[in-house]
Amino acid sequence: MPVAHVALPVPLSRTFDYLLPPGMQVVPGCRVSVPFGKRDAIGIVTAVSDSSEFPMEKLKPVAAVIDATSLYTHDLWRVLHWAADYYHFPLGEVLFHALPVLLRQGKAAELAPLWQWFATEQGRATPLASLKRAPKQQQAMAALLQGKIYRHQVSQLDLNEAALQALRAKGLCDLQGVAPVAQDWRDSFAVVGERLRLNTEQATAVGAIRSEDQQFSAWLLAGVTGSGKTEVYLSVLENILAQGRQALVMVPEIGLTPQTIARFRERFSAPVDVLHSGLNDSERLAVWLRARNGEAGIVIGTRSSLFTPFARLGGIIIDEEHDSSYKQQEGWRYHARDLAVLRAHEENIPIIMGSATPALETLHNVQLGKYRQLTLTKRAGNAKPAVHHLLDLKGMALKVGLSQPLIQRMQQHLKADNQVMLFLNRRGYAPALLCHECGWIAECQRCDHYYTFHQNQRQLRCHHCDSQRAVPQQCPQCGSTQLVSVGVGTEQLENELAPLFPDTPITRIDRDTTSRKGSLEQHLAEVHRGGARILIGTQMLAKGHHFPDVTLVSLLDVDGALFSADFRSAERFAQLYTQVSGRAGRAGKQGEVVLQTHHPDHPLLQVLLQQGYDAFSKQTLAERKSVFLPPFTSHILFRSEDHDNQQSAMFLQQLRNLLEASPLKDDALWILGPVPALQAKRSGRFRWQLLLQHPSRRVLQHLIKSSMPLIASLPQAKKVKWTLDVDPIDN
DNA sequence: AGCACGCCGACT
DNA sequence: GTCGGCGTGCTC
Repeated sequence: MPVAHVALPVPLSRTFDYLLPPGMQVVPGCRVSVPFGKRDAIGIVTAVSDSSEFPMEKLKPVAAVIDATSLYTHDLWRVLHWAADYYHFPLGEVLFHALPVLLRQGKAAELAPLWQWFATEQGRATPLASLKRAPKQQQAMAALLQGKIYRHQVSQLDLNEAALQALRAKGLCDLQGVAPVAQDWRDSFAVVGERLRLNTEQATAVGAIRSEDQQFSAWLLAGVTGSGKTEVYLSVLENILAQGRQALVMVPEIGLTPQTIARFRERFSAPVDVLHSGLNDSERLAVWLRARNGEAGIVIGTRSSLFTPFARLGGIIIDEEHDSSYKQQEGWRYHARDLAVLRAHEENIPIIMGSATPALETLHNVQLGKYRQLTLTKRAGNAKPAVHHLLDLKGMALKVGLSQPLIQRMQQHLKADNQVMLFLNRRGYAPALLCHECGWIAECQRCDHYYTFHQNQRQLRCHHCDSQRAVPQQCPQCGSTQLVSVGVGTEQLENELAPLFPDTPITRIDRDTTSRKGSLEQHLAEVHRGGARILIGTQMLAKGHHFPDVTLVSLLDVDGALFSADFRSAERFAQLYTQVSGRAGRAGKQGEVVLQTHHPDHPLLQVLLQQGYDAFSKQTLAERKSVFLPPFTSHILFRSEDHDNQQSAMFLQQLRNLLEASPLKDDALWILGPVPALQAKRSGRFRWQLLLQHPSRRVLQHLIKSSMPLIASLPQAKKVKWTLDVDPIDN
């Protein structure tokens, strides 16, 4: 009897085998219902064969087949298998992750019927005049006599559901379900919106991409803010759509605004579907199905839109490719940009990654010749670049981390009825300890790395060699007792800023204040309306948004970025700086950017300010190379948490011993830890981590893959909650 | 992950 | 005397 190999949504990396009863047909990629333990589960068939590693007599039969065909397009199927392997994440969970919730639950992969109101026989026979005492019903009935009305169009026609329900109660009309008819947009495709005239750079970029649009090609579209990347996207999209092919456009979480969507919708007659957080499960399924049927021309969405199946995918665009929201930070920790490149490769189509501040990984891929760079340098219109000021904080009186000159500037800008934006890059950085008088930074003598200041333990810790020391009382350089950790959090800043600026509305935009559905949109609308005068934000506020009334931007914690134990924080800071200084005061008003630092002469800061992001990134890449950091080496990070602060360190130590004893381990493997996580304790759990670094991604992957069964069987492995992060972003 | 079994504390 | 706490083990 044939055997179906089935992947189930459980954290187990193996598949489970089931007998296929006679007459039952399955194909790889279809869903089946199977008995699993004491319950029934939905699984994905990964293969069919006539044998099993498991004793045949113990196999249970497949209970039911849900799909006649695969739910995955060929390219997605390959990408997901590759990803399960690369991220060392169970295949079943990966395959389920890529499906809309309703399909995970076993619902049919077909569009729900559309509901339509129609006039009954009785309704047709009844004179309209008999309804004159109910004008709303009369109006609705009149409309129904003209023709059937889809339920979702009721409000657009200025009718209401209540009136129709009343008519239904009288037997004058009723509802019927109709199967939706697939629309083919291809024959009537047209550019309906106005094309903007491309400048030479834009035209060159479009020409290059178009010349290779029938095969895989990866492009970095590096364009300063306001250089018209979107117009290049639109032009490339036009070409793809005109060939009858579809396109996927990915944007960062914060980039999915009505204005962005409108820009794509207005240009083309082809349908543009949007996957945003406001959709319910059936709407998500509808977009998924429409894309798969070829009915959608363009699908726009955030990270997870990567998994949308397309009938005829012709190209992928990733806007703001450096954005960290493309990295999933829990569960299956994939990077949507990296997987998108792989998908484009599998589909043999072009992919365009756009950014004003490309990720160093991406620039490295350009240097390696894997991606090709197209550059836009010309800013449209009369936008004046913002002027920047470096404020030396040494010895200056500070209030909540704000210096007096900054406070005065803020008052000036607020008085002129403009908005002020304050940035803190709090997320994912390890604070250093610094002397406020002379700028001395606590450094580990052994490794030439900055100590990380652990507030609650009152100690300094080197995240490189894990040496620890007590916090010194005095600065060893100047003797001052004013030793401070760099950085306050956004929340603290918001609270303590209020008394300094009474009667000035303050809005804070960060992960915490925008975690609720739709609250980000609300906050942004508030800012645009001018309700908020001072905006406090993290990196996420900088992206893709222009607030024309913001004329003063300050980056408060430059030192926190420059002297963080997290090697990526300088890159993030440079991106933030470049993005905000490209935007401050765009509507003809002079913008000002103020940077507060104890180290105005820091070489990276000087390069960035004098020569720009391009020079900064080249220099930083060279540095990364010399100290063997990504993208020149590969990282895998193990995290572990427990309740008693014993098990996790023990587990990671066992893990380390295991890896060091592996025959696959070589001298180039470098292991750091176990060390406490940056946030060593969160919601009562103690968190530790172990970082692996190797110059060869292949070797590291091979080592981990071969060690996984041993790792899972370590005695402590069941006592802690552990995860693995391939290519971690915050370590 | 679920869902069982299994062996020890405060309750109708 | 039981209800229920979560440790441990298994799922084709």
